[in-house]
Amino acid sequence: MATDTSNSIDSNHSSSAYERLEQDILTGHLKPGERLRLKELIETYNTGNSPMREALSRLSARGLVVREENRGFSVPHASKESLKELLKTRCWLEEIGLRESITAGGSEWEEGIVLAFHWLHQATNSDESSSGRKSPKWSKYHLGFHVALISACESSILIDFCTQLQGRSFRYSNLAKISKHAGRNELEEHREIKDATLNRDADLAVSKLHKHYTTTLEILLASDRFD
Amino acid sequence: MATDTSNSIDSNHSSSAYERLEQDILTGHLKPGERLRLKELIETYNTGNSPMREALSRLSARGLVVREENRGFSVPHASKESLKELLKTRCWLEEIGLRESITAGGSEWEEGIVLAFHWLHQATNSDESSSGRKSPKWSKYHLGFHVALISACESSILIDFCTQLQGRSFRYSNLAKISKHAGRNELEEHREIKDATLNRDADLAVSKLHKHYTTTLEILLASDRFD
DNA sequence: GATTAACAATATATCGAAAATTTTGGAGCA
DNA sequence: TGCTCCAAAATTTTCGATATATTGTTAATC
Repeated sequence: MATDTSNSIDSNHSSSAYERLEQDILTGHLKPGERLRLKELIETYNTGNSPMREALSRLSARGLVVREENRGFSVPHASKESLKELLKTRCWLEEIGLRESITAGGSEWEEGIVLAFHWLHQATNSDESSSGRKSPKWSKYHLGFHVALISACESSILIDFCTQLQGRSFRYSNLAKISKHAGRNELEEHREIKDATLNRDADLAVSKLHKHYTTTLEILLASDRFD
Repeated sequence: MATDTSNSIDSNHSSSAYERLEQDILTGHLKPGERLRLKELIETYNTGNSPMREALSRLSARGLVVREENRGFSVPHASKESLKELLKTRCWLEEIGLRESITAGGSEWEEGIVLAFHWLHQATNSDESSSGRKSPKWSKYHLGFHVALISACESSILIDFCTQLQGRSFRYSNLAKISKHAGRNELEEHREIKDATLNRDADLAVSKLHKHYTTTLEILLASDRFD
């Protein structure tokens, strides 16, 4: 008769703690450098010692939590330098994924992109009509779109790496607390990437993708919220 | 007065179990698909429930162990398909790392390569004079050499990813159980990569590096030990 | 004979407390 | 004031036991 306060699909405590803690770090609810004391986490996430430590261990292995031997865990620091490194690496990896997909992708891949863009489009509209903020739904579809682009690269490893990096980028976006930037039409940027990709114009698609991330980087750096 | 049977540097059980289990998987001592029963692992690695589960959790987050909810852990399967994917991805990522390093690397980076090659050379000689097998020492220097090549790419993320992939490749080498292949002069391959790199001839260096991995792939596939 | 229900056996996941380690704070001293 | 040393407090890490889930076996039913 365990009182499951979460609505998580996962059966066990460890996975649900993993997902909830991951969210709180990515959304910026937990601040960079903040110590993650076991006792507090246990209270927050309504679970026990072991599952919580397991969740922390898993997250630390993926770079979303910092582990210090016998000194516990903490949220990774955020700095301009590591943001630059992050987006640079993302450009490199997603360029490969995109080029490979454009070469190898079939109709299934194309359909995936069309649909992913459709949902991103919908989410963008509904966000604009309500708040000016980016909704969790939008984030989900944004992630989905970028994954769809590279999904035909025939390397699940690369896709996994790119997904990890998207998560970390997402954290920086949230930490910067800028949702809608004056003069930026993100949907249009995505559309251009989509169109170039579906036209199988690899060079153009990559160039649009790089520009997309360069713009993101500049806006985030300008927010001046990191060391 | 804990009886520390290992000579590990790490202080706590979790990390020592992590490293030892990682080794046993990478060296192929634990076979693909093999179930990792907690009770047995605890006996093998002389530790308790919690540290062992933590080690497993960490390894699963890095793809070196497969986790199935409420069904425990196991060693990842090995197949020709995933080997191909692995080496393909390695080529992609290390090409980036190498090109970036050739562009950005300074004298420190060059020295690192010279030294890494020197030690690999030494280890190769001492291996040949004794057994025909590859020693743990050789593996260590081999890893070191390939990391040295990309170490000036200015992305610790990329280096980490490449290191992970090297680990997985190493496992396949060990599973294939081929140490010295007739007609292959691995040291010479490494020397060519090194020379092209130090001459800052990116295209040649990359081409030699790709050939190096293509050769490895062919030999491993020919061993016919995977599904 | 095949299918399934109930039960026993096995293994995983979690809990609560003990043990070990690090951090904190203050007393004593130069 | 600044420093070292020591004990108390806080925190992390580990252990042993319990709860929960899965797997395998047997018996009952059609």
